Amino acid sequence: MDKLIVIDGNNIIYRAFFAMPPLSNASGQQTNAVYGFTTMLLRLIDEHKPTHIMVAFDAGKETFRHADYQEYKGKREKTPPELSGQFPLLKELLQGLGVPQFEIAGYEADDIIGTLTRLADQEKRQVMVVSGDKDMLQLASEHVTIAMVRKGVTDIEPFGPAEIQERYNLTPEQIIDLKGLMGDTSDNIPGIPGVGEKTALKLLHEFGSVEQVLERSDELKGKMKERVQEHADSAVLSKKLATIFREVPLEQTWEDMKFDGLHPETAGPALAKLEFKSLLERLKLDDGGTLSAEAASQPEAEVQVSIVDESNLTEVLSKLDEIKVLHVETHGDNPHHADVVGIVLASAEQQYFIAYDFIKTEAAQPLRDWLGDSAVPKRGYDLHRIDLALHSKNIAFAGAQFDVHLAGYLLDPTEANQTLSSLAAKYSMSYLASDEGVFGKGAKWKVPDQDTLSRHLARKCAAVAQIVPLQEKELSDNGMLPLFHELEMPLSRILADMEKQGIAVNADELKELGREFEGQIAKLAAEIYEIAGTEFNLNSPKQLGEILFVKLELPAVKKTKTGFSTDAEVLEKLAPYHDIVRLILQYRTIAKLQSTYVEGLLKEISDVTGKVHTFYRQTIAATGRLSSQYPNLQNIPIRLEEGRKLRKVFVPSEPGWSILAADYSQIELRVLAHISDDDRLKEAFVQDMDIHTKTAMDVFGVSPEEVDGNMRRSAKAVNFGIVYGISDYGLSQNLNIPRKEAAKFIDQYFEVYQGVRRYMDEIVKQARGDGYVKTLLERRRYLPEINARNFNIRSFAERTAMNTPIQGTAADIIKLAMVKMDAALADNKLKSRMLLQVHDELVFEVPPEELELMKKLVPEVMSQALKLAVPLKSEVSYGENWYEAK
DNA sequence: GAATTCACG
DNA sequence: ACGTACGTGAATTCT
Repeated sequence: MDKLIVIDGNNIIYRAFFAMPPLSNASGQQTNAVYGFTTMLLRLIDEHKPTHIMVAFDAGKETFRHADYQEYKGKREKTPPELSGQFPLLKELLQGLGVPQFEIAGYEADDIIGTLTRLADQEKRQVMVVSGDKDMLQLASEHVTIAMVRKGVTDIEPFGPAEIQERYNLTPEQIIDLKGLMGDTSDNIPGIPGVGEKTALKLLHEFGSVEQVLERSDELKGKMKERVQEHADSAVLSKKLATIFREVPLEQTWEDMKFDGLHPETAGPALAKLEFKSLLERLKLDDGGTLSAEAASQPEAEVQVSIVDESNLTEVLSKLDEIKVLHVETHGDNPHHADVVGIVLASAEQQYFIAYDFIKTEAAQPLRDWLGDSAVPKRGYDLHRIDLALHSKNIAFAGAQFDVHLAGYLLDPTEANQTLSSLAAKYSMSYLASDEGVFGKGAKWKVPDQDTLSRHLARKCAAVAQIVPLQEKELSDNGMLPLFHELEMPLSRILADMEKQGIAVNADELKELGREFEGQIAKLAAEIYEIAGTEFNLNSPKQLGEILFVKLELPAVKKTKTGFSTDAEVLEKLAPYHDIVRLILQYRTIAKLQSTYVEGLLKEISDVTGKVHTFYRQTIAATGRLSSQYPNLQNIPIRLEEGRKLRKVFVPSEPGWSILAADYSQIELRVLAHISDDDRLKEAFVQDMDIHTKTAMDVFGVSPEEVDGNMRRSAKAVNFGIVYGISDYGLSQNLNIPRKEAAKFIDQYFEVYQGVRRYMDEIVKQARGDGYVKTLLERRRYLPEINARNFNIRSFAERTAMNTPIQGTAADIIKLAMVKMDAALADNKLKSRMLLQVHDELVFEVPPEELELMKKLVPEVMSQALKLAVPLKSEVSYGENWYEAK
C-alpha cells in the first residue's frame, strides 16, 4: 500500500529555526534549521516507511491571495537572514538525500498540499501531512491525516476527522470557519475583533458556519451582535483567505514523489558538506556515501539481461543495429592499464552482457568489429576511459556519440562526484547501487558473481539510456549543445589518440640525470646535517621546523595549521640569517626533481612502447581546462634551468624527426581585451606590444625608455592579478610590498584600463544575478557562494567570477585549435602527430619533410581558432627534444 | 587520509 | 574589519 508523506517545508524549517540552538559549520554558515528539519525527516521516514515523499515550499513573494488582500501576511516579521540563508542548503540537502521537493510560482506550500490531498482523496491514497499550522486540519479526511508538529519539531500528534471532532467538536471543513471568525495574527488575517478561539467555537457549535453566523446574527445579543454585524465583511474575507486553495495546476505526478530510500552516494557527501556528523553516523554512511547494510538492500530497477556466448551469438549479432547504449566496466585508475570487467550492450527491450573472456575469443570478432566501427554511434559513460582500456587489450573502440560523464561535467563542472550513480540520483531515477557497494573498494575490490555483475552493469546501462535525453534537454536549454557536440565530444577522441600515441622518453638519459641529482642530494644533505649538528629527516617539514626555529632560533615568520611553515617563501626570508637555509632550498629543489620527475617519470615509461602515455582528464577543472595524470605532463619543469634540463629526455619517437612546440602568447590577457572590450588593452595587442612594458608605461605614466626592470616586474604582477581577480592584499603578497602601495597600483591600472574595470564590476554583478558565469563558447560555472554573507567565501566567489571567463575562454580556444589541428593533419594526410597540450601550448612530433609546413600550419591554425577583437598570436619552435623546442 | 610542499600554465 | 591571489597533480610525512 502506497503511503505519501507531505511536508510543509516553510512551516517546518521555521519551527526548526526557532526551536534549535544555534549551530554553524566551519565556514560560519548557520545550519541549525536544516539540522532540525533533517532529524525530523529521518525520524518520519524511519517510523512511517513512506513510499512517496514531497516537501512543498512557498515560491514567490506575491501569491493570488494578495490580489484579494494586500495586507496578507503584512505584519509578519521579515524572515531573519540567518534562516533565509538556510533554504538553499535544505533544498540541496533534500536533493542529495533523494527526497522529492517542489514549489510552484505564485502558490504557497499550503496550496500545493491542499491540491495533493484533494487528489489523494479522489484516488483513495493514504497521505500524512506534516505541519505546525493548524489551518492544515481543514484537509483531514478518511485518507488524509494531519501530523501536527508540537514543541519545536520533536512531537507529532496525528489528527484525522475523528480527532478533530474530539478536540473541537468540529468537522475539518469548519476549521476554515473557525479561522474566519477568530482570525490569525501571524498571517495578518483580521477575523472578527474580540472573537477568540472560545467564542468562535461557541458560535460554530450553535450556527455551523460563518455564513450562518452572519445570516442569523439577529439571534445574537449585545456587544457580540454589534461586533459580528460590524465586521461581517471581514469575517467573509478572512474565511476566504483561510481557505486553502486546492486547484493548483500540478504538473508533477504520483511517480515524481516516489521515494526509493535515501540515496547514499549523494546523501553522504551532502550531509558531510553540512558537517552533520551525527546524522552520517546514524545512517551508517561515510562522507563518500558508503552503504549501510540496510541501504544496500534497497529495491533496484528491474532489467532484462542475457549472457552472450557462442550459443546465442547469432541472435545477438542480428540485434546489433538496435543497440544505442553500451557500458564497459573498467577497473583501475590508470585507463592505459585498466582491467575490462565486463561489457553490456542495450537496445530498448533487451540487454546483453559480454564477459571479458568472451569478447577476447575468435568467435567474438564481429562484436569487436562493431565496437571499433566509427560509423556506429554509441552512448555511454566515460567513453574516453573505455576507449583507452579496450585499446590496452588490443580492442578498438570508435563512434562515441554521447558521453554522459562529459555532459554531466559541462552541466556542472564543479561537481566532484561525477559518478553514474550520482547522475542517476540527480535525475531522481530509481536507485542505482554504487560501484563501491557492488565491488568493494581498495584491496577488498573483487568481481561479484556473474549474475550480480551482469545485472549491475545492465542497470548502469539502463541509467545511461535514461540520462541521455535529460542531459540533451538541459544542454539545449543552456545553449551548450554546440560546445558538447562540436568541441568536447570530438576532443575526447583526439585526446585518446594523443594518449595512445604517447611521447618517447630517453630512459638512459633520464637515469643519468638521476645519478647526478643523487650525488648532489647526498652532498647537500651531508652539509646540512653538519651545520645542524644532527641528522634528521630533511623531507619532514616538522623536523626541519624544529631544527630551524627551535635549535637554531631563527625567527618564525609564518605558521601552518600544525606548526611552523617551512615553505620556499619563508626560507627565502630566512636566508640572510643562516647559511643552512640556502642549502635547504637547494636540497628541496633537487629532491623534488629527483622524486617527482626522474623517479616518477621512469615508473611511467611503458615497457610496451618505451613512451609515457599520460591521461588527460576532461572533466576535472572547473574552468574547462584539461588536467593530466599518470604522469602529469603539464607540470614538467621549465622556470629554473636545473629542472628545465629534464625536457631534454622528451624526444621524437622516430629517428630524424623533430619535436615542435607552439604556444599562445598572452592568451589570457588577449581574451580579457576581447571580453572587456577595453580600447587601450585591445590597442596594445593590435600593435603587438610587449604587454607588461605597456602596462608599466600606463600604470607608472612613463615613456617606453623609462620602464626599468623593476617596473616591468611590478606591471607583470599586476597583469597576473587582473587575470586572477585582483585584490590589493594578493598583489602586496606577490610583490612583497605594503598593501597600500599595491592598492595604488590597482587604482592606477583601473584608471587607465576603464573597460577592464567595467568588465570586473559587470561580471560580478551578472554572477550575483544569474548564479553562474560563462565563457565565449557558453561553458558555465555556477557560483552559489557569490551571495554568501561570509566575506572570505564571497570574495573568493567574486574572484572566481572574474577569472573563470578568462581562463575558461582560453581553454575553449586551445581546445578548438586542437580539433582544427587534428582535422588539418588528417586532411593534409600528414604523418606529424599531436602529442601534448599544456594549457596554452601544443607539442607535436614532426618528420623532417613536414617540418617547414608544420612551422607555418600550427601557428596558423592556432591563431585562427577563434576570431577575437584582437589577434591571437602563436609562437612556434622546434628541435631534437622538448628542451630545444623553446 | 590530511597536511605540506612544489612543479606547471 | 574581514585577510586570498586563478587552475591543476604528485611526492612525502604523519596521524
